[in-house]
Amino acid sequence: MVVFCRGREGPRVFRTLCGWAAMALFLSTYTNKVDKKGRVSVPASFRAALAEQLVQGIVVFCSHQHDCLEGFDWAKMDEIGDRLDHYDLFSDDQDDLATTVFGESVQLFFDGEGRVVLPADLMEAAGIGESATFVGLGRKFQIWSPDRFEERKNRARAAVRDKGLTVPKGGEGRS
Amino acid sequence: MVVFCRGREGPRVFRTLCGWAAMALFLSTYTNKVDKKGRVSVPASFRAALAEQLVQGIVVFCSHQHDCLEGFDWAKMDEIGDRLDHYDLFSDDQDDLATTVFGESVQLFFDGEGRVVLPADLMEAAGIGESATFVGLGRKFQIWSPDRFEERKNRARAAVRDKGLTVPKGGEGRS
DNA sequence: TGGATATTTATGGGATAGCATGGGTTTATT
DNA sequence: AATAAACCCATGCTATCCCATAAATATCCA
Repeated sequence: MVVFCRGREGPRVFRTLCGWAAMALFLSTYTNKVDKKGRVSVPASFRAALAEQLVQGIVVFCSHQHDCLEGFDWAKMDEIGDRLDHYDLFSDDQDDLATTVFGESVQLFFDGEGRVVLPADLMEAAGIGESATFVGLGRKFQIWSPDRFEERKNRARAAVRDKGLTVPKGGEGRS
Repeated sequence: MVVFCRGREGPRVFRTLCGWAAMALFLSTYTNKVDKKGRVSVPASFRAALAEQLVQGIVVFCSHQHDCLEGFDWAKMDEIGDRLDHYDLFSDDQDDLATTVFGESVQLFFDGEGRVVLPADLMEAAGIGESATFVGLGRKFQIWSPDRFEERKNRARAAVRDKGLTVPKGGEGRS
């Protein structure tokens, strides 16, 4: 990974800085290998979506709904920090939320090649072994064991079809 | 913004200068050993979050809701002072809070290796023995006995689920 | 347009620096 | 002088950096 902001940058770099950066959406799914050291390449398009936040890496924690990891960018995390800050400093709710949201998440930095190291405990929790599947979900993404994701995908697809789910208009549909 | 990832100092320096230092967020949990002298390494990422603080150290006091220690940086301590100011100046509540928060808090400085010495009475109050667990909670952090934190974590998780707690104001903390 | 050349991506492995940890020695404190 | 606190040095371990490769894309130029 190289982020050059000077010199004669080609169309690609430009697109990275302007085109994709504006969108900043995590799309499609990619399956990459996890080496002995626990390193995985974050899909290049995901990295592009992070654009200016590349240096801060990504924030990851264990999902409470699925057997997978949830990931998003640092800005999101910072925003959550601000919001929690508006609670009473020592309220129970604030504490409970902060403990689960912050206490259990990890900031992962990119190495020179655009990889991150998945902590062993998180890998285990998500059942990730030889390879990991990155699933783009717009503003966030998930990291799955390839097998488990296959099941998940089928179930999700079935649910959409059966219930006739659609994308809600405007605002934030549900939390 | 110029983002340079190459060169002698490498990403680490940049990360320290821009990434962490700019937005001090305490993340994840780390368990470190306490030696005979009462010294513990403060997690490196926590130290990085404090980086720009003039006073190189942390402020710690005994939590009055949990069996743990609460830790802050100096800036946060200032802010607590401000918040307490909004109480009636001579109210009992103000007095009580100020007494516990300020009267019982200790400032701990780092040694050359990034450790602090936990005062014996605080360790005892929090039930900390051989090792201590640092829990990042965004703008503040806590220090626990590893065992007790394990329970606490589960309880917090349950509370979030049962009460349906979410990050206030549209932030979809996780889901 | 098509083939040669350069980039980018994903991957692997060795070298190195940083972190957590332990122990000793000097410097305050009273 | 006695005790504790701060400082300095030494150590594994592991995370991080750096270099190298192959495959896939993109770019260039005749």
